[in-house]
Amino acid sequence: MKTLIAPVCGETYIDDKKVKRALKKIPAPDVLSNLADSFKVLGDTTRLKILMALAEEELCVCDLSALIRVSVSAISHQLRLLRNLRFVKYRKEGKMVYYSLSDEHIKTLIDVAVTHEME
Amino acid sequence: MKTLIAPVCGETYIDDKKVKRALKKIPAPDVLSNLADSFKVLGDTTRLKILMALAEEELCVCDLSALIRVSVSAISHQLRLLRNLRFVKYRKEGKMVYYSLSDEHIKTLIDVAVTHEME
DNA sequence: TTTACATTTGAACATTTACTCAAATGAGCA
DNA sequence: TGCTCATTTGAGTAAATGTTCAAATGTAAA
Repeated sequence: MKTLIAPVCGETYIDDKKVKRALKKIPAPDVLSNLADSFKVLGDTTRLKILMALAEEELCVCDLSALIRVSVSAISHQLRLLRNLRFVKYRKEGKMVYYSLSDEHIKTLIDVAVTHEME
Repeated sequence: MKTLIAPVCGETYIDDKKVKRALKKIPAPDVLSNLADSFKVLGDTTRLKILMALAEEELCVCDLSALIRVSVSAISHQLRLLRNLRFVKYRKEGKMVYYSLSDEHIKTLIDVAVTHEME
């Protein structure tokens, strides 16, 4: 069965089943948008370094700054992003703020991507 | 054992073991860069839609354009990116070019992220 | 209180990015 | 050959992004 939807490849009709099958795989806009934001956060080497360092153990902002060799300010800006998306959690101890991964899924995500890279 | 590396949190010394543990988790610059590029590619809703549609079945450029409701040119630009990073492969048939996922890892990556989103 | 220091924040800036538009390929067909 | 159509490509543009700098918090100690 064919339904008019949009001009596709010279035909004016799209195969209804084909479209529905493909469309069914695409989630609602807000879900999709959150998903993209999660990947976006992982798509920067500074943030990847932060997450990978935190995968080992909790670290404070200036530890991360020294480790990754990026200014404290830059690290802090990135940590805010990571906090907002719940990739990291933090713990205050006097003047210091210790960050750690909030979720094991993050390690898994990175591991899968590393595997994809290696193959 | 402590070694001078950089001024950290008022101290002029970093705990050698702590630094080494964390640094060991961070891969070489080129590996890290490729990893970030892979995530970057997933960090855009248009590309996510393309990949999710292709997860169902192979589609041509204008199928994708009609499905996702983005211009053929925009889709083609994104497909080039996805091709370069080997996220999709293609097959020519006359004037048409049919795209499909090149790798099962991509589905896995998206699935893990969806799970992370849902929780 | 004052001082010192770890962290956060906002503005400015340069770079990157995703789209549009127009033109160029490239394959099938008259 | 010439024409049509699917796709690709390059230039241009507006928006998003990552960093730096300077100033603001907030906490501990003198």
